[in-house]
Amino acid sequence: MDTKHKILDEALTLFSEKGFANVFVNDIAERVGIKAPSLYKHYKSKQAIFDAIIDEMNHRFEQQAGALAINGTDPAADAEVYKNMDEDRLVQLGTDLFRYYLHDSYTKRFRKMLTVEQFQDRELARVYSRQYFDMPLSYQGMLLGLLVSQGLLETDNIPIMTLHFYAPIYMLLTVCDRQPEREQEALRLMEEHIRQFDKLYGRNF
Amino acid sequence: MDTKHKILDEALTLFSEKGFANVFVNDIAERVGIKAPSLYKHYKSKQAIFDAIIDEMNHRFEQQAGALAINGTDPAADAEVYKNMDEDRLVQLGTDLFRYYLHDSYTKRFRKMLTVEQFQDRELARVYSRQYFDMPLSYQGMLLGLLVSQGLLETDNIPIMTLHFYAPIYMLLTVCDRQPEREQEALRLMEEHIRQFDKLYGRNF
DNA sequence: CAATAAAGCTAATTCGGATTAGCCTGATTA
DNA sequence: TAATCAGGCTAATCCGAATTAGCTTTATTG
Repeated sequence: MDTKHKILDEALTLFSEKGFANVFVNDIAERVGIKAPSLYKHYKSKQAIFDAIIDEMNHRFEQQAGALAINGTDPAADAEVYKNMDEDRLVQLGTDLFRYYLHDSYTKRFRKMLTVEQFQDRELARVYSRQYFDMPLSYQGMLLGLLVSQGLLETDNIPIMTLHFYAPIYMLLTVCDRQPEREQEALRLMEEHIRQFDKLYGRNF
Repeated sequence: MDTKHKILDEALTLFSEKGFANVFVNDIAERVGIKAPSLYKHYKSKQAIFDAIIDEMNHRFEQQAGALAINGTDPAADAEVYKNMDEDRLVQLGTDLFRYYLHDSYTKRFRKMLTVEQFQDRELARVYSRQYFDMPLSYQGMLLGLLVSQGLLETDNIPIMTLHFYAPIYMLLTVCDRQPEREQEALRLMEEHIRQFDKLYGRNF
């Protein structure tokens, strides 16, 4: 009965590495430890497996709508954490965020699979943009907005400030997805990015 | 004799839309206006077509090593153009860059194809990173560096300043690749981004 | 002009991979 | 306990897509 879930898990791994079309039902079965025809006791087709993954992905996304930030559910509560924000804490926040995105197994596989399949289908494109563009900007915008209202940052354009915070993180993430060996380099740049961000937007009392 | 080239062209279009594995030799032939078996007079396999595209891509990349900026070949000459830089010109530079990337037919199709195939192969990953991360940062770094030395911008960390300039552009580009209907929105954000960039780094005499 | 090459076509051929058929076992349940 | 069901297996089947064979025609060229 756990087989059903294991199929999704192994399929996700394979799809994220090779893309849907390059994965054979056989590969999935092998990883699960059963024979290919047995898969059909659980899902009626390879496509159905893919669809089930997307459904589950959407489901998870709805829940932790803000896993994009450290604690997704309640920006006000998160802001609490940043009461005494300073540059080092901001760096910590950014690198934590980055590491979470980069290493969390589900997050990582979902993202890579969507990267590869995004042009197949309008809907997948929408999911990708929502997850890796709109939601992070929206949620991080709230957080940074709180820091502004607390007088820790200063700007007259919070959305663009948020873009300045997030876009480098996003870009470095895509680099690491494609070349994991560059993670150290990316982390260094991350830190420099945030320190500079703080210099640019921070009130620097 | 132009058929050989047309094959690459049509194949690139298809690969960028659907990915290598989802394109049938038949589709390519149809677009070229010949029958599938005739393709084999020009390339010995579907894979060989793909490889030829990558070769050509690399070739083009070497040439216009700096198509990433407005005029790739000579940053010093480019800098000439920006002698009397002001915010509006910087916006113009950025949006031109953005539009070029976004609409140039080859650039766009290469980029989308690489996006989709980047995880297939270490080499493709390297090509992608070089083309859309390292080279733009390097080249734009030179340009922005010139503006710094001319006293138009100010920073003690040019590479990070360059990251701040380019990362939002890159991210907005990926949004438009996946959802072309968001181009207007992206252009608005682009402009705001650059104006804010100029406020942050500009000397604002 | 004859020979050759280039480039197209139709008709196989091949082959791999998704799916189906049909059987078996062990648990559940009426 | 007999019937049903869940979930696995082996052995087909099916089918589509890449590639090959082999023919034809139209340049090229010695």
